[in-house]
Amino acid sequence: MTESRADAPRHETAGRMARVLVVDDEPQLVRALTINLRARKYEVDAAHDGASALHLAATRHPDVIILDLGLPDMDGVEVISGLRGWTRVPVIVLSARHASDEKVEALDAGADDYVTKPFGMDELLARLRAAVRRATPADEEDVVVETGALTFDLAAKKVRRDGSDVRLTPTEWHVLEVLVRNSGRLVTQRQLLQDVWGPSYETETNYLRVYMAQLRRKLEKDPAHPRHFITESGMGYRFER
Amino acid sequence: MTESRADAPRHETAGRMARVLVVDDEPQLVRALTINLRARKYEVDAAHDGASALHLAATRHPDVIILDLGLPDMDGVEVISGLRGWTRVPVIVLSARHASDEKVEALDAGADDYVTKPFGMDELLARLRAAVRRATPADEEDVVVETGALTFDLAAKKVRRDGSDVRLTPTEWHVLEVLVRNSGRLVTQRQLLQDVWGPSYETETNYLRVYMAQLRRKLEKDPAHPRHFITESGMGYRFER
DNA sequence: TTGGGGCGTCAGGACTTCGTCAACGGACGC
DNA sequence: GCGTCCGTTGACGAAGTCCTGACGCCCCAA
Repeated sequence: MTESRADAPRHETAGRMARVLVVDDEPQLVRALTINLRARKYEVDAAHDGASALHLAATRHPDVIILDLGLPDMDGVEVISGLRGWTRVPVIVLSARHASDEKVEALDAGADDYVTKPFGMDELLARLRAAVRRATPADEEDVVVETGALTFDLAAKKVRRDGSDVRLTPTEWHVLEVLVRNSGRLVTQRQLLQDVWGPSYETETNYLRVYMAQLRRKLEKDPAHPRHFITESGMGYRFER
Repeated sequence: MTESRADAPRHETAGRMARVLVVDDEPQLVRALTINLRARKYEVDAAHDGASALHLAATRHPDVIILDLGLPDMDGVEVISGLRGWTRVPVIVLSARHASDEKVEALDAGADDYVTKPFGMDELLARLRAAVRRATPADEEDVVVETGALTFDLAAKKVRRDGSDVRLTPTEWHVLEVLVRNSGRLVTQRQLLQDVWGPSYETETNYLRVYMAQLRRKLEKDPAHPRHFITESGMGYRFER
């Protein structure tokens, strides 16, 4: 009965199933969660300490993070702060402590939800769905952006140029996506580097030069004089439709 | 101790304090919540049944709703569904029922959080802050300032003059931004130098002369007789729209 | 009238940032 | 084990930006 509605609501992001990062130092709990989540078609990554949690968050870009507060290497609130410096990904805190002030601390540090152990798997999954749903922008339809010759389908991860598909590498796509989602707005080099490569790459501006060049070569009519992928020297880049 | 951090994080939306709609049929609880919330500078509306809750949600546009599931006139989940048809306002559910399936039901109906009675006021307030914080970026402050021929979009870092984009260098932007954010007010040379170049450049007034000239050349119709970028001799500069 | 302070303008050189290319090495499939 | 694809580096000239000093104007006070 409690099981029946487990897969009822959508819990996907932009077409694919949501990716979950599970952070806990108890292997058994991680295992149980992983099995349950995979059974519901989530993609699951797991970390057993704070350091690898932050690293995985940066490299894998999960759609939601389940975070145990009792980690061996760092305080759970520190992990939250470390995440909130550069991302707003939903964080659901797990903790054995019922103490009110710990809840308050975690929530004010930027956590989105707080579940005390032992918890019901159904409830956790429901809270997970709620977190993913919240984080998914309402404009799910609005993911097709068009310019004269270019068409981006952000949901399907497809780019067409003059009617034929263009192949992009994962990183190229990621850069493109950030720019297109901020269509018309200036995106700072910092934000691009953080969004695509993670917070520790903030200064690797040559990555951007390489990938902007590749995007222009694949998408611009005259790559040397770009019309859509504009450089704002010293500040960042801008996608102009 | 648990009280001390109550007003620490911001819980405002676009400058004003957040508006909360409290929905519960127990007058005592409504009263207690109202007092606590008002003490923390929230604006509070209260409803004691589902029908008036829906009505108040529509007319008062709260930033967050605290909703008791045990209402006299309708099921709590129906209220959530009624809301979700047209708004994504965060809903925090209160309930005396600990049953897991009820939580799942409410969350899947579109609730954002679920707190069981009896609850700690600190915890509820923390969850409230989390909900407001999450929802805030939706109305990303679109700082657009317009004068006759000029349009500044501070968020997108875009300037248009007579309909066509104007390119500014990073420093030019920085100067412009300080002036425009203080639209109509005099900005002293000192403040400009400090904001743009840093505290150790307070006396380099010739920087200002150079950059004001460049801004005028790019933005004024008659740079020699500026209309918007006004010099207040001996004091500073002023942007007049 | 004269001198000086504050301001606007201009242009060149130092410096930073950008675009481009080529090469390396790991991951993956065949 | 071999080729391919992809991400990462480093190097270089080109382009863009910033600072600086010089000069002239205007206004006001001496």
